[in-house]
Amino acid sequence: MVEKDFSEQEHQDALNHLKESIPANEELESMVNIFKAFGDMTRVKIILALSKTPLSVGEIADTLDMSQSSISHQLSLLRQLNLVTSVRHGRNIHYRLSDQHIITIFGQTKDHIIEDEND
Amino acid sequence: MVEKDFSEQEHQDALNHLKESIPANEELESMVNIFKAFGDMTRVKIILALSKTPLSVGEIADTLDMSQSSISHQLSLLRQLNLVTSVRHGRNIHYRLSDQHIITIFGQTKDHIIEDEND
DNA sequence: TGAATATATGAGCATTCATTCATATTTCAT
DNA sequence: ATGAAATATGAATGAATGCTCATATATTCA
Repeated sequence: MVEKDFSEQEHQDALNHLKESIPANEELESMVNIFKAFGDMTRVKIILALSKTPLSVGEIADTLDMSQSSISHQLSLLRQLNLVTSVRHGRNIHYRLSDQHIITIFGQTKDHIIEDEND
Repeated sequence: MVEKDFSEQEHQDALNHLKESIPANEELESMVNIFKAFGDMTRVKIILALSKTPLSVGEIADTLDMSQSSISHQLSLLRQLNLVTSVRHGRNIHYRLSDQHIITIFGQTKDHIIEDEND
């Protein structure tokens, strides 16, 4: 790589400090894990459903036409990431979004896509 | 599932319209694909690097201590999702973030994590 | 034109991941 | 206490995914 092509001092400066400016894995991991959680259709739908109202596991399974087990596994993952919280009510367990922030992030991402389409 | 536990009219209403309120797969797919892209350490680092300055493939590979091939594959994916754009300059190809929006989304997600830690 | 450099690409491989199936656990009702 | 209902969990499996290796393509330079 020869790479003297930008030929601007500005770019050289940026390059010099670039490596140090990238956070270490440990620092990025929690963010990456949250995006990983958002990168699955089932989990996105669970989150969208919970954004309307708190729901029991069975209600989510019904709504999404998926097995109880599958939903439960996914909720367990979302719970580990603190994206949802759960409270037992008798035989049911009510899940809710831990933070409306999440929906904002979905919105921002939708916006990015919209921008794309106007090309 | 008996589920008369919430016992609020409000929740019943929400439940009734819930299924229709969840967008279909086709509508969610592009968002899910973008999150999938963000759900990988290498791609996140590429994006963070590009947020500082446009870079050639080789410069990215150097910065992240990864193979040219691996970076090229990932850039190809990011390009398909319109997350980055590329322009050839002689032998090099300069990649840049297609939209600063992306960094805003990263920031929002970081914020979500910060909130978590204050529990 | 031919060698060198930068990037892209396809196949192969190992790992990760989402779902299913079977079963365990918890709680309620009788 | 016992059976039924709601949820959780572990193992197994097939699909998706990220990296590597080898090689193809494009561009510059001598």
